[in-house]
Amino acid sequence: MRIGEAASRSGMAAKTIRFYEETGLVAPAPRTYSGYREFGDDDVRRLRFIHRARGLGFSVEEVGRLLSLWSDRERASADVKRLALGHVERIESKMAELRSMRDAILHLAERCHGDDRPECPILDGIAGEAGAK
Amino acid sequence: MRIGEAASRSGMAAKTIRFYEETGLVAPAPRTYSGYREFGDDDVRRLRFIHRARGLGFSVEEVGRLLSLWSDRERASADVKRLALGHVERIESKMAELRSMRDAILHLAERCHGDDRPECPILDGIAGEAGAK
DNA sequence: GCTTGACTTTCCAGTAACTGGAAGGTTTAG
DNA sequence: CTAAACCTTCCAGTTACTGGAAAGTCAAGC
Repeated sequence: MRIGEAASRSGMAAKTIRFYEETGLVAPAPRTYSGYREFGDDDVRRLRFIHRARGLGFSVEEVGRLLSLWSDRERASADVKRLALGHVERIESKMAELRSMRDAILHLAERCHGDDRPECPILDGIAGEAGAK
Repeated sequence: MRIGEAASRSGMAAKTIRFYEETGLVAPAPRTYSGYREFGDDDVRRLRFIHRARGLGFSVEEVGRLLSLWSDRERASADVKRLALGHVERIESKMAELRSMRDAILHLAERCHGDDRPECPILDGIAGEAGAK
């Protein structure tokens, strides 16, 4: 099949497939005489794997490692688990960061009337300690 | 004062100040005869505002809008509040996204022995429905 | 007066992961 | 045989900086 079908079967855009080929995440696809890329079912499986892993937030580099673990029948599941849990940790620290941003903003916004007067504790709060409390 | 001091007083890197000037977030600083940028206390206040707003996760573009609201004595606090709460919404949807990624990974990882055997529900789960339950 | 080190300047490149678009070749249905 | 639908490559843009090179400036010390 050609790239369009591989794209729709794997869930990722054709452009993205080319991009992954170019950057080395996947091996270059063989070409037809006229230069079109040719994909098989295994390629689609691999692309779908990539798409799912990306959807779980793994970086492209991590996806590369997952791919090689996936195709290595000797790998230890501990290696996979370590990678996965490391990623979970990064997700959680990102979540904590977002939570503290949100709380800080809500804390300021609570005190803001939100009407057509100019006084605004949000701006005062961002500007400095002066206006905050 | 010169850029280094403005940087340490505002909390942002000198490079970042130049970047913001270049991209128009802040007005170009006046220069000394020899070409050095000159900053005053008001500039530092403005830079600190930017630094804090960025720390709250506002995009540079939103910071630009916050800055003009800040310097507009006629603004309605409702405008500021709307911007802030819109940002909170984006933060929350990002958090939800991260949470669902984390949960999906933990769900897979729970079933993974994490020892030196190759069987791995994490990889199976990413690969497709086949191995997942 | 001169050197040394700390600052500063500009400019270019790289990061992460695509995405959009232009210009042009190929295939296929009708 | 033509027109639509696909495909190709290549370049640029996105977000928000950050690193580094090459070179100019300034203040202090000898």
